[in-house]
Amino acid sequence: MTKPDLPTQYAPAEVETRSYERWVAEGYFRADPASGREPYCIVLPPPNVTGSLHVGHALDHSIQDALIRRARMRGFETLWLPGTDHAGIATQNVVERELAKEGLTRHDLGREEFVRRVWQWKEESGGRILSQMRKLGDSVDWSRERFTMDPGLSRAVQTIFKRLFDDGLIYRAERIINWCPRCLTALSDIEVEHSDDEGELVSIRYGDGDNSIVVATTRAETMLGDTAVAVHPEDERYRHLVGTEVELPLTGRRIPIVADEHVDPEFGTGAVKVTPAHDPNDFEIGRRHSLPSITMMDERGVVTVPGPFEGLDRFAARAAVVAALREQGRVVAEKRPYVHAVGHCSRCKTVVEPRLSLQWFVKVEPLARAAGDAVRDGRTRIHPPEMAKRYFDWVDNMHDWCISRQLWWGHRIPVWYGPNGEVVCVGPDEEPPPGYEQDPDVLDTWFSSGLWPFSTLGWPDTTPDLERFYPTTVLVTGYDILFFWVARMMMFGLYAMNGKPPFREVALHGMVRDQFGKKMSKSFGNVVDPLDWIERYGADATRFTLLRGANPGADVAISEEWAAGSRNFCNKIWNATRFALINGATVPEEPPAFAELTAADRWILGRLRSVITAVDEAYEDYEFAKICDALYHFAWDEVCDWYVEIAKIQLAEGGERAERTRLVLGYVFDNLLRLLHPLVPFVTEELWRALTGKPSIVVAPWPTTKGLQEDPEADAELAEFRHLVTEVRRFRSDQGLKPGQRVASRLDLSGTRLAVHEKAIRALLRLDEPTESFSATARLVVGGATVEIDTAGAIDVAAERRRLEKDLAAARKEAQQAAAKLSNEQFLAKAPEHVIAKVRARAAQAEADIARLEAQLAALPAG
RNA sequence: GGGCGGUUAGCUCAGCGGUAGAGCACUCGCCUUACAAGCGAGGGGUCACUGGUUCGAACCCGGUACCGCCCA
Repeated sequence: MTKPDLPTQYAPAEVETRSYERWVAEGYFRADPASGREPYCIVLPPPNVTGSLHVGHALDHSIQDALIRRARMRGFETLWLPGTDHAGIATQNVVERELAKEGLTRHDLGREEFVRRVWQWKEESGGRILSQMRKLGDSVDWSRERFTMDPGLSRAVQTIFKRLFDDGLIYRAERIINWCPRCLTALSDIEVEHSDDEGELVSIRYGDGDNSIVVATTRAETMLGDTAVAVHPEDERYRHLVGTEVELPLTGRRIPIVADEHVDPEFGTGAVKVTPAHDPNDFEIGRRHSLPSITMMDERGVVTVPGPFEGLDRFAARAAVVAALREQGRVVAEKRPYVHAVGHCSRCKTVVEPRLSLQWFVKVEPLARAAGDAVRDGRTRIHPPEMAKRYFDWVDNMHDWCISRQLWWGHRIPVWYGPNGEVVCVGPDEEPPPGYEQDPDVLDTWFSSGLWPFSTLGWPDTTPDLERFYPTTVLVTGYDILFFWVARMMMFGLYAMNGKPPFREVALHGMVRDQFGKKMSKSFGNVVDPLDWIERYGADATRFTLLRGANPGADVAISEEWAAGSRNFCNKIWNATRFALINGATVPEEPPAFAELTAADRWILGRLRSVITAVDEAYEDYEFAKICDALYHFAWDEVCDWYVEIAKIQLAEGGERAERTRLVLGYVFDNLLRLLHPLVPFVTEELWRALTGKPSIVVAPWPTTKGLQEDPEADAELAEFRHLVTEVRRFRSDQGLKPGQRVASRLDLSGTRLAVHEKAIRALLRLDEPTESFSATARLVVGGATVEIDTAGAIDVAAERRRLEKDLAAARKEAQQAAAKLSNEQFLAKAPEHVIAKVRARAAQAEADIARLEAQLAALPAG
């Protein structure tokens, strides 16, 4: 009765804020590079500064927090470094939208003022996610929060750019790049999302009579920029046309027919139109055949070729061009809808337009090879290992990376142009020559987030943090950004840090889906807001629900019902610990001496030992679902359902038995709470403080198996105990005896190990001692135990018969299966001894059961 | 078109060579003094299909079908 102040229901909201603030104030999350402890470091994948916490973050963060909290408890010097990235396109879009409300564009403000406005927006509204992370319980080191546009990180960007430039790994070239006509910027390959869209496939006759050829296209409007038709050199159908010219309809221009190996003779008519300025393949064909490039639309996708189509948007132009061709009788075939892969801007979903333009590129080949090798030779390990294949496919076939963006928000490219075409790359602390103009473009956001694992630690300076925490221990992120981000950090990390990869391990998780495995989407209405769940079920329940489904690399399905289940679990822990507290549980340093304990005590301590081992092993492979299941099962099914119930009886005995039980309860709950803490930090903190009187579970040591032993005899005894109790409960249930109804019973436990447990068995089963008028109306045989019960009334013979017949059928099936095996000579000859022994034992047991059950059935009164 | 993964109870998933498991959902009975966010009992699966290897296959191998993801 020492701590009666805990309510009967856990109320998360009350404790969460209080605990989190105290943790931060106590400095538990601050890393000390001078501590001398072994380092354990995770850099948080920086969310967009425009973003707010969604359920994918919640999963990602729950995993990282669990890892970092456990490492902290294990005595590592932990650093979990938070921050945000400046999200070039997204952020610029947000601020431009705000300006639009005032009727302004960024051009009205000018570059300098616009950038100032973005910073202002960032200070006022950016980084909302950082405060939301506190609600989830993220134990990040706030004193080290970083932003990719910080002066320090900008310096890192400039430094690496200069190095790569000087090494010839950054170059400028005119190429076909992915262009977003809405964002008005270049995109890298992976910022383009492909989807199968309905379009049209139009076959058009170029030229006339004998001198004509039919090409098929999904982008008819680009014909205005055609400078050739290409066929395969071996294609008999067109061989006679190669080298001739045809007239390009609607333009009056004459274009050549060229032969090129890369044309697929099987596709369409086997002849393709060639638009070098608007298609990457055509660009290559154009290069091989020295064809001119005609840019036929502007940066907004509006046709610029003088004539009837000038000024039309690309889609309007498409329709108009097809109509005009149709009028001329040149449309040979039209397939509509024609489903084909179309690229979309990953930021705004606008259809991407391949566009010829002058851009900056990273020559990735040597960097990508090093990034692949680091995983190949095991310097970095990817979990789950299957995902490494995808990684190799990517880094081994990587195209040069377009890093320039026609935006104003971002790191400006540190290249300056002189009046006479001079080009200089300006490093940090260097000044451009007077009169030079800086390149107007900024760098891809991934260029700066690719430096995250070391720029955040102080690079290019050799800081104590960098020396201590690089390479970081593990990177946790979704498999969807393996290419976007992980590969880039690998490339830059290896390059900047002399071949040392940025992390020893990469732990990939999946996407969060709804309870039917469907992707969450606003239009589907199945999006879960983690903050809503935190409010209604608690941060712990939210985390536990996500972690419980998290297998390495696999998607996680969640639903409201499961969140409620997790909430219930937290509440279960709450009340079980409350029980321990009410009954004066005390926490010993060492587990109590086994010799003085009951079988139940030894059983639960042995189980604790194996759970600790199982949890530790599962952490090694980032198997959070296993960790959660092991603890859930141990806590609920073993500790609560059995040990606590037995403990009640042991406590009632008083004296030393009760004292020792308090120690076992204290020991078990202390360890259980510590094992659970990385997963559900808040409820465990509250309970652990109450249980131990110590300041915080955050800095408590991680459980070990020291002093614990498995006890097979106790396990067997408890299994027998549980079997007996369950069987009698089953009888009571079948007979319609109310759980609280006490009945008289005579127990014969002489054939079992359970004699010492008679009191507990009677208590659990509500069985009173037999009185003088005792008259058994039912007799149960469970293993070596016989339980006679006086149901003090008519027994439901039909129910009893059903139960016995069911058991008998099961026993017969069992006996038959075992007998079949044992009569198989091959089995006896080839199966291992222990398997045969097991089957023999099963057969014997089944035969005994059959005999017993038949006897019981025969003894049953008729009817 | 290329590659990878999946198909096990109503739903989501474990199990990956020796009697089919969990959570939730479902049925029945219970306010049994830690907890009704709970307790007790119960029902439910030719482990996608098809060949093969094996004394023995959900598990290993070959094929088929369907689903998903990545890349082109």
